[in-house]
Amino acid sequence: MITIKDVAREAGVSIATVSRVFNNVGPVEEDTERQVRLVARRLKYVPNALGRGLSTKRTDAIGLLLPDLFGEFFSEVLRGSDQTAQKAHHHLVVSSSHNNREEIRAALTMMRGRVDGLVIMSPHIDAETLNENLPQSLPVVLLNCHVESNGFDSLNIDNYGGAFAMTQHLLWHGHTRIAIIKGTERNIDASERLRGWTDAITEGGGTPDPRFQVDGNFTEASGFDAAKQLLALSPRPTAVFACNDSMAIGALSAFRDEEIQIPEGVAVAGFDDVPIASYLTPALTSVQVGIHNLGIRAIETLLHAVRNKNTHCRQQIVLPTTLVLRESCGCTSYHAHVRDPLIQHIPSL
Amino acid sequence: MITIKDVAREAGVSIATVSRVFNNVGPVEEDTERQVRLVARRLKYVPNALGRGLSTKRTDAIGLLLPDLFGEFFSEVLRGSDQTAQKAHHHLVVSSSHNNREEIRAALTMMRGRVDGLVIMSPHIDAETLNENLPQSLPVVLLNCHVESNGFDSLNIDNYGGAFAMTQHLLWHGHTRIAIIKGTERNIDASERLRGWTDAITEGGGTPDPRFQVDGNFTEASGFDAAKQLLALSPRPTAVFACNDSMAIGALSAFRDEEIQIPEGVAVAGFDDVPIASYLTPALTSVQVGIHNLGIRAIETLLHAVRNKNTHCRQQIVLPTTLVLRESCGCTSYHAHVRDPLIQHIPSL
DNA sequence: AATGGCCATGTAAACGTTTACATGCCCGCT
DNA sequence: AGCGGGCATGTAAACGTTTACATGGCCATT
Repeated sequence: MITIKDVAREAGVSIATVSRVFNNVGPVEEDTERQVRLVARRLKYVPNALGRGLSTKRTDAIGLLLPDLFGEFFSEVLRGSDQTAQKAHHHLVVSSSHNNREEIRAALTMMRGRVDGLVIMSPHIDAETLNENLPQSLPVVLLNCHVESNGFDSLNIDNYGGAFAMTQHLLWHGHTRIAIIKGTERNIDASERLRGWTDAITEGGGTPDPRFQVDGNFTEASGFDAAKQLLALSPRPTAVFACNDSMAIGALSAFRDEEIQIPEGVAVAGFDDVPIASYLTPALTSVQVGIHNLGIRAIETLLHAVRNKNTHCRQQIVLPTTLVLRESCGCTSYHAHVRDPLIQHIPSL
Repeated sequence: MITIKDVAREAGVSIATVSRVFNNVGPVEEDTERQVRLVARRLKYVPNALGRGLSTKRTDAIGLLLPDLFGEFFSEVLRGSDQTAQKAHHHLVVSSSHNNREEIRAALTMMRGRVDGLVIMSPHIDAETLNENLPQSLPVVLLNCHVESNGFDSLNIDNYGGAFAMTQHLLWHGHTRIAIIKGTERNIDASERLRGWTDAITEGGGTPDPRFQVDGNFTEASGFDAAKQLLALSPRPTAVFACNDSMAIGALSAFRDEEIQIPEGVAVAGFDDVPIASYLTPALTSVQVGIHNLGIRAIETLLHAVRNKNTHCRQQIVLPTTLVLRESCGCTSYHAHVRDPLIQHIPSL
């Protein structure tokens, strides 16, 4: 391995001078600089990130803790994050599958020292665990976490508003028996969406029927199973609101399996508006949250905190959602990519 | 920040002893160990990864270079990788969007020193660029790269065999006008799949019609556009082989848009067998490559190289593919998740 | 000509670990 | 009693940087 010492020796200067050249800091004679760069290129010298990090206490890396990596949702978050991090010349250290407090604790610990900041997306995290396992000085941005403390920057989707508006839209279509495929139990996104559905039903003069609330876990398979369960009911629901698009896709598959027309036999709506939603058959009506943008915003917020050494003013942001009305809810004569889908903005809380 | 020195001082021992305790190495009195651990817990000491890395020349991190992060393909690779890396107590440093040689060069450089090894997935990489920009000692696994050198471990999908078999299957269905939606230009996966299609057509006694070869770039949007182009032809193709599932999904959407029945009006097949393929309407026939498994294998291979300090015997592996026959090709009476899809194994080259 | 100041560069400490080697103690053997 | 050996622990160098401070040369000012 070629180190700064090799370059210094070969170029006939001290290591300090080489360092100055590579960091564009301090005064250095033009000739000297040229010579150093020449030697460095010849030796293929690359400054060692660990040595640098140890000295500067910066790693130029950002940690991203995700609960999972399944499906388009996380892949989109990641895409936005990577794009933004890269623009700021930062690396992304990704870690997923942290589904209980102990795993999260371990992950937080492992990240210590390797990253300048942390974006945490975890339905199971709480302020105590965070404070216990992270130094106060480490910038943190919480993504879709339910942490009551305002000591952290946080980014949340307007789950309640989106679910409320979507259910209201289904009511507007004339549906009276609207089922919901719930998300993972004890997940904050899931429960907020359920609350939106419940309130919309109630406000519409109906009563939320327990039999119309079936369990799911955000996967296609669970959506498939849930839809099958709903079909066994009598009377059947005339509309189904799935708490995310994956489950909606699973449900669509189940309905097709039973040769039920959509939206005639049953209307379907999802949540997230993943990129493929518009390409499905029928095109899926969904609540758009701008997932890609979520990743971008998270990293931007974190970088701001890093630059200010975590002494900045914390912000809790709730991102507004948008209804994207396509075929599956019964908003007819929509042609993919030929006309724009009907869109209805939902004001943030 | 709490360092090993703080723990040593507080526990009344030397830093060497603390280090020994935390690395389970060398002899240390039971009482001493207990005392050290107690103090460490009280002070919430976590060994600094940079210091450790500098000393041991290991980072316990693995770099993953991806061309992109769009869609389920990469998300599945990542999922498999993360899972395997985590099991081996390694971190994953992800970097994407490297679409030309210069960007790759920069990414390789940035990774230097931060990772113990590199998984590189890039259609644009060549042996020269790799050798130029990486120290010989750094383990590398090439994923779906077209590098003729056998100086690297590599994992490749049997693109040719899969495409050949799928085209043959479409021929078996009686189709004579089989179009192909090509992948990104100059992409090795894309060209190998095209070659498979071409050879199968030729071997079936037909002639590959240039008008039936339309451009695509592996995105849903390009598949949509390509399908629209195919519909403008006369006579139209009776079957379409899309070089990946995303484009197949785009094509399905375009056909639905024109109210063409699938598979009656036109049969469709994809490549990759992404998780949602089985949930689509109609369920998508595809070439299964076990994407998740690809990520697992890549990391396993890399870890093996790391453990052997890169002195191991290099392997070039071509992973066999499997035909998964569902509705979209005309293999009828398939019901999602009720029966297993028809499956046909394709021997590796 | 002596002085002061600036500029280019060098020196060395610091960052937080690991680890080869040194130290000193205790025990058992002769 | 003297000695060797093993065991627990300490000491210090090394890893590759950055950076505060020191140094020395040169130029302009008095």
